[in-house]
Order: sequence, then structure tokens, then C-alpha cells
Amino acid sequence: MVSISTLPNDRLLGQAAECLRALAHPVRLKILFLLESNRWTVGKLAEACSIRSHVASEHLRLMQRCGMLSVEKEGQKTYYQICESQVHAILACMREKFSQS
Amino acid sequence: MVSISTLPNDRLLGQAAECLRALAHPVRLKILFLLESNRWTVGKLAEACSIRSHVASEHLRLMQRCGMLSVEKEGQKTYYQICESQVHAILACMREKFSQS
DNA sequence: TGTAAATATCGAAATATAACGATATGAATC
DNA sequence: GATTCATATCGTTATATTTCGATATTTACA
Repeated sequence: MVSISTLPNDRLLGQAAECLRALAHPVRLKILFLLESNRWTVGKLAEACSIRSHVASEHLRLMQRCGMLSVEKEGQKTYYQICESQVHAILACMREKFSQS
Repeated sequence: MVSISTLPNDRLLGQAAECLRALAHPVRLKILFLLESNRWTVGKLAEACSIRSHVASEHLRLMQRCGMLSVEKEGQKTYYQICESQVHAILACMREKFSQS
């Protein structure tokens, strides 16, 4: 017998998987590492990641939909930032795992 | 100007994304939650997840390839277990995020 | 040796995700 | 109001992932 009472139910597992999928892309991870300490605009993120800005925009929208990023519009610029503590925890985890490999 | 020196390079970002992809599936997450405290056989995991055992086997192989699971063969049975501390950390993170939603 | 149980692997089909060019929106500036 | 800049969206194509049935492998045991 196994205690199964603390297992997230299927709906929550689906949501959790969706969030992890949103992180599981090299460009999105890079964006998140850049956002770790500051908010950035779409254009600056695109430049830093060597991608076109509409592609950055799609990655950002995806992460925003999962609730990990929030947006601040100022004139023409749109600033994105991390708004979930768990994202920071996972980035720290990845840094730990891959720091000396 | 932004300090970019602590950003993981592209190779590491790719590896990190691959690991997160391995977690980012409802069934694989459920398997990991089950493995949180004990090793399990393929068959028992399949039963607990309501999937056929060859499907469980493929999910387990995928996670093993990323280095997060290790295997112990005993007779006909194959036991899988978590062998990476970061996996526990991420499961804790997901539990925290989804515990009261 | 033959049969059953547990697990693993393969190729094909179904599905999901990513990237692209084209285009749209909305704010700033002339 | 026309143009430019920054960002967002759309539809299509390319690519990757997931699932499935069939089959293989390995161990146990009659």
C-alpha cells in the first residue's frame, strides 16, 4: 500500500505539465534567465536571444498565459517580468544542476 | 547594460530545456510523484497511472535518459527510482504552486 | 524445452509545437 | 493624418512528441 492522498489530481497534473512545458524551451529559458533580475522589453529580449521580435512576443505570450510573467505597458514599449516565485526556484535549480557541466 | 556573465550558454540551455521537457507531461509527472518516496516497478506504475505498461516503459526510458531516474533489475521486475535531487526540488515547487488551486 | 509474465523496442499514425512571412494594431512623431 | 517604431496576431509549413499495435527480449518456472 502506498499513501496516494497527497498526489495531485489529474487536472492539477495537467496544469503543472503545461507550466513546465512553458519553461522547457531553450529560448524561453534564456528569456527567463534574463528576466531573473530585471524587467525587459520584447525588443531587447529578442536582440539578446538573436531572434526576431515577433517570435519573442509569441514565447512571452505563452509564458504569460501560464501566469509566470506579467506585463507593464509604457507607451510603445511592453515590459515583461517574472511574477511567480516558483519560476525563480526552478531557475535556481537549473543553475545548480548545470553550473559545472 | 546587463550582467550577462552568469547566463548559461546555449548548450546548457538546450540541456536544461531537454530535462524540463522530460518532466512536462501529466503522466510523467504523476510517475515522479509516485516515485517521490519509493521505487516502483514498471507494471505498478502503469497500473497506478491507468496506462499500458509499454507506454509506462517509454516514459520511464525517456526520464532515465535525462539522468533523473535510475534502474534496479531484480528477476523479471525492473524498479525505477529518482536519482536526482533537483527532481525532488521541482516536485516540491509544483506541489507548492498547485496545492490550493 | 515450452509457456507465461514483465519489460522493452519498433514503425506508423495521430497530435502538438515551433518558426515563418505577412499583416494588423497602437502609440509617438512629423 | 501620414509615417515610423514596437509589439501582437494569423495561417501555413516544418518538426517533434505521443500513442498504438505488433513484436522482441529476458527471466521464471512447470
